Amino acid sequence: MPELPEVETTAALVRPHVVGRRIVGSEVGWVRTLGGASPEAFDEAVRGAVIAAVERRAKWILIELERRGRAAGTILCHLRMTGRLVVDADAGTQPYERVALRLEGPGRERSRLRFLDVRKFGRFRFEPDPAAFLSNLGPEPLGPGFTAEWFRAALRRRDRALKPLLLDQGFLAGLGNIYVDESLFRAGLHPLRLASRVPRDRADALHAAIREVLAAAVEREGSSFDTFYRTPEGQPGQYQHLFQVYGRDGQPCPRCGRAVKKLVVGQRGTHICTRCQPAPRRRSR
DNA sequence: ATCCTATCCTGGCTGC
DNA sequence: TGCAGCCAGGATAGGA
Repeated sequence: MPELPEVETTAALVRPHVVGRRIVGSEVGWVRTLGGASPEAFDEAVRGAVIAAVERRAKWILIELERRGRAAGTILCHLRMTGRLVVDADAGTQPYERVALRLEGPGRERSRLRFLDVRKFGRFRFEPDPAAFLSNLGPEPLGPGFTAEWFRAALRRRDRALKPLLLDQGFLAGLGNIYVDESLFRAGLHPLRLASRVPRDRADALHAAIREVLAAAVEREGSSFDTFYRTPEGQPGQYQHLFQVYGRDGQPCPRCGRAVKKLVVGQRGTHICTRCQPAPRRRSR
């Protein structure tokens, strides 16, 4: 589902179509997408503002607004499982459209930024103080704060299984189910291993694996393996061709040939090679 | 502090 | 073939 690479790709491809444009109106197809605001309050918060920038933090897309050259809040968009952003003509409604912004360019040309979301878990909300809203997130795995030293120390003081820890956005921001499974496989670590007991060299291997997997996936515009994730241009990502374990249960492990196994860890489908990722001792389930 | 469960949603798949 | 029921899954809330 949309994780860091898919969100990064979405932000990058939407950015050139919306930055510098003014929001001249909004339409709401599903109120809960706004995260608590009424359509009227949302419209009042965004109408007349100019989109100054489109950024990404964790799995959030930040649409930064300005009025008279001054920061005027941010629209925070979370794709969750099935959310998409597209920009097209200022007319009609797309299937599964939950919120739309009507835009006007410098030459008065019109367009529309639409948030589409089949399962309605996604969010498209206005926040006057985005920094406060995002303050509980862990470091960016591709950013300068995510060093091998930091990661080693952070793992050492957590008494928790690796997989749920890596999925915790307050620990590290941006990983989801797919890239956690891929990273753990590449580091040869079982998802139920306790973070505090991961040896130093394995911690470094995991640190490197996370960065390599995410960087390679960003380069390929994310992963598409069902009908949901597409780039804003409508193209599928390409990283799914490089999956080594995710969604490959029953198929041979690319490293040793044993069949990849699917288990459930923390209510999440989890894919491992039982030979390359040996189970921790004295830990059941 | 960590774990577990429920909740939110719908399309697509499974099994009878 | 038809259809009910189950499943996926990011984040969060509440209880143990």
